[in-house]
Amino acid sequence: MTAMTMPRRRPGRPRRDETRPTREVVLTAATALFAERGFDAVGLREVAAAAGVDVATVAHHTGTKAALYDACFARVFAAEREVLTAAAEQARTALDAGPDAARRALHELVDVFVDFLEDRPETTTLWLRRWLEPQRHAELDQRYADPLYRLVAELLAAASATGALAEPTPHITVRSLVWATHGHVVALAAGAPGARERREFRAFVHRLLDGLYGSPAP
Amino acid sequence: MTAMTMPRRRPGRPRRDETRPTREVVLTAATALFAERGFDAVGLREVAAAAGVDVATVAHHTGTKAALYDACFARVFAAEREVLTAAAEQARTALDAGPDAARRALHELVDVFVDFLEDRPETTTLWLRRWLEPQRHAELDQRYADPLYRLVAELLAAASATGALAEPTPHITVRSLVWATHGHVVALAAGAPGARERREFRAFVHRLLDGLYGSPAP
DNA sequence: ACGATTATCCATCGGACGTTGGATTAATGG
DNA sequence: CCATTAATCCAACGTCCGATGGATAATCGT
Repeated sequence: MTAMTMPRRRPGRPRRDETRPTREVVLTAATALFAERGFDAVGLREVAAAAGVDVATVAHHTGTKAALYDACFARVFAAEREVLTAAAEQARTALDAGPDAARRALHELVDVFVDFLEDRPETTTLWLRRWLEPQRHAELDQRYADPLYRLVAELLAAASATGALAEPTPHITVRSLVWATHGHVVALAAGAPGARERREFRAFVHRLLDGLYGSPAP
Repeated sequence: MTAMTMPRRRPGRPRRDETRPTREVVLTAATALFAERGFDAVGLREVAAAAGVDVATVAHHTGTKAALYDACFARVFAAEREVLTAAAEQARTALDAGPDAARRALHELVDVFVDFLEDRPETTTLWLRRWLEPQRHAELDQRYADPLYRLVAELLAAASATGALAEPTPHITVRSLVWATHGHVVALAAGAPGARERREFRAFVHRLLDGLYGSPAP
């Protein structure tokens, strides 16, 4: 890297870990703890210990405990959104290639979604925890779930351009698919066998998706 | 009631509410609070205030806070189990009446399940909260979920005596159905429209159930 | 009438919590 | 070399929590 792209280090006491920003270290540790035990069961001193810093350092970088919690969610959800929107853009381009391509893209999108949640179970845990806060639910749906649902509806419409959909409630079906996936991830985290479980669940969600069309994929 | 059926009152200071046992009052109040905000976010003084008693009275009747939590779960799950086993017994009798009757009984069982969760949303909330405790998950599945799954598998086997099931993974489908229902209840509690939402979800779960057979009900 | 029993509440204890003020260290910029 | 800035930690504060010992009240058995 050149001096142009590499910004000068700012003054001040050097960080503990020069390779990773302290804030990232703290957020990573806090995310794991919050995902495992929830907001109230995790103490700031515990987060600090897991991150290898003092509790005051945590406060210095993330403010209050609630702000730290929000930051953890924002980071996890941003990763999810990034993956999904990337897959969505690819799916959008498939819309021009006709109904069959759009339908395949929809299956691909579902695969990406399940892959992501299986790889990062803390995403599911945090989703569920926040879903259990009634006042947050509407905001969550609006910011994350609804765009996904709208995209799926769009893909569905394009994919079914040749005929009416068999399923009259795609919104409910998609939401149920999302919850089913969360249940699958929770079961995996609780110690389900693994490989076979994943294969069978994958078959299930694709069949569920096919249910939207009333017939298996061509 | 006669003196035979009505047990004599035992000695001691009289209860505040002679109509309802104090323990029941406390458990009701605690269940509502735990379901809404979770174990750690609820204080014993808060539970005591909601029940109209002192915090020491709560301890006197339910012991530690963890024991109170367990008692709340036990009560809610007992109600769920009672309703489901009653519906299950009715379904078992349908087994003798042939595959079609068993299949109808399966749909009836699903209706009872969804009815129950819609009527008592705190059941869903408590399930989800406890599902998020990894160490509890296996015990929960063993005590509550697995018997239900086994029953459904039994009904399925009887119902499909005339031919092979289209769905090779009934266990996963049933679990997904359960999670989808929990998602539905959470969405309802978060302020979804209501009547139409319920009707459409009902249609969805029955179609999902039909997916186990590969064809709609006769 | 009286001891035994049960239910209830008051007061309090030790500890953990989130938060904050301020000292310390180490780098930069001039 | 020195003022500035940033990062870190230590110590402490006030608060709330779960748990408990003990006093009091009210009913029963005798």
